[in-house]
Amino acid sequence: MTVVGGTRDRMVGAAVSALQRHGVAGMSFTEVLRDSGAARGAIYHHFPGGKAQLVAEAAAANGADVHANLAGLPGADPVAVITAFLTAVRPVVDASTRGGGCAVAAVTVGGEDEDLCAVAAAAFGSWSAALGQRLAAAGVPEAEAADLATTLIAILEGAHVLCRAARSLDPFDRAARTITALIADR
Amino acid sequence: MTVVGGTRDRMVGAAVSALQRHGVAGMSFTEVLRDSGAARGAIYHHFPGGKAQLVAEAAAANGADVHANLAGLPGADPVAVITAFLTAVRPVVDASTRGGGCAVAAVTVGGEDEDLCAVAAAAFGSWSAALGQRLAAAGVPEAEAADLATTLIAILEGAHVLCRAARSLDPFDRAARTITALIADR
DNA sequence: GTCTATACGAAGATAGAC
DNA sequence: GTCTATCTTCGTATAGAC
Repeated sequence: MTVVGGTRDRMVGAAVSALQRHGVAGMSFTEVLRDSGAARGAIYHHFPGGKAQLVAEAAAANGADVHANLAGLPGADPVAVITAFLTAVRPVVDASTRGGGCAVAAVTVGGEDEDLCAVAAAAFGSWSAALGQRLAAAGVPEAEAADLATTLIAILEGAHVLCRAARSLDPFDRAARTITALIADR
Repeated sequence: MTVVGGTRDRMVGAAVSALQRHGVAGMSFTEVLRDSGAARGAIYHHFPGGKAQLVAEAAAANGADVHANLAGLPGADPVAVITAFLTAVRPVVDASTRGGGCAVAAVTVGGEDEDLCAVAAAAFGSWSAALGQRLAAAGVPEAEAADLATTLIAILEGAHVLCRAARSLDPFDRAARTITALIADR
């Protein structure tokens, strides 16, 4: 997420933050405007499609950020890749213990907007693909790598939910220990 | 969820359904009233605490339902318990592919309401405990059983998110295959 | 106990001045 | 291009008749 940038970029960044904390329905323009310092009329100037467009762009931007991080994951063997993955996402899940969450997951709720689900599906798919590629490069058979990558992304998203409820990283750490041990003992 | 019952029970049931599809902020009394057939004034008659109380009761009721199902899971060995778990939750996740979702997970978003997170945390904790007990009874060491149960609940919640985005059970089936194989090969 | 009617505020969306 | 002011709609919440 760009820390500097024009009004438009700041609005997208503020939308990502609002999505993580309050979801689509709970995100208000008032909040985005306040956090980005933009004026009310700027919304429909930069996003003619209104809330749906802003939300879709925010989810896509957040998805691309995470994808970039996953694609650059180090690790010469499967356990090393998984450990690197877990280490990379732990701080993100930690934000969920303080009311954060996954912005991409947030846009899947609501259900009436099919386009938003497509944006989220594309993001999740790109994450799985990137992680699967890293696992395959570390020696996991192609078919297994894809399934394992999807499983790890599911654990990540589930940990967001559980840790936000528990206000603790304990569920994440339990899942991390378990999956690491299972792969190591394979 | 009771299919018959008084006005109050029907309202709670309608709230669970609304929570699954639209989340807390997206759930409106208008929708709950329509689906339950209740009158507008019935809300504050039965739920003096307003929306917060109705939502909390709906999440708790849904949590108790799921807990009852998990506590009765069959299986003489670890793989059998996990298979029974996955078979039991598959139809629930299938509802997510058509816009559903987990009502308990839904109440964790928003963040400002600490009580709602506590309700969700209690529900998730009871699910993990019930599943962990079944795994322990099937021969998994106590400490491992608790971690594995939490991991399975995380996978369940993550699968809800991924399958709702993808409009497909494919992510769930991949994760189910993976975790089953990892436990079987242990 | 159940229902109708309504108050009050906040949301998204728009128009038009500068 | 940017900002101010405003419109309309829908939300929660309440009052009070039956």
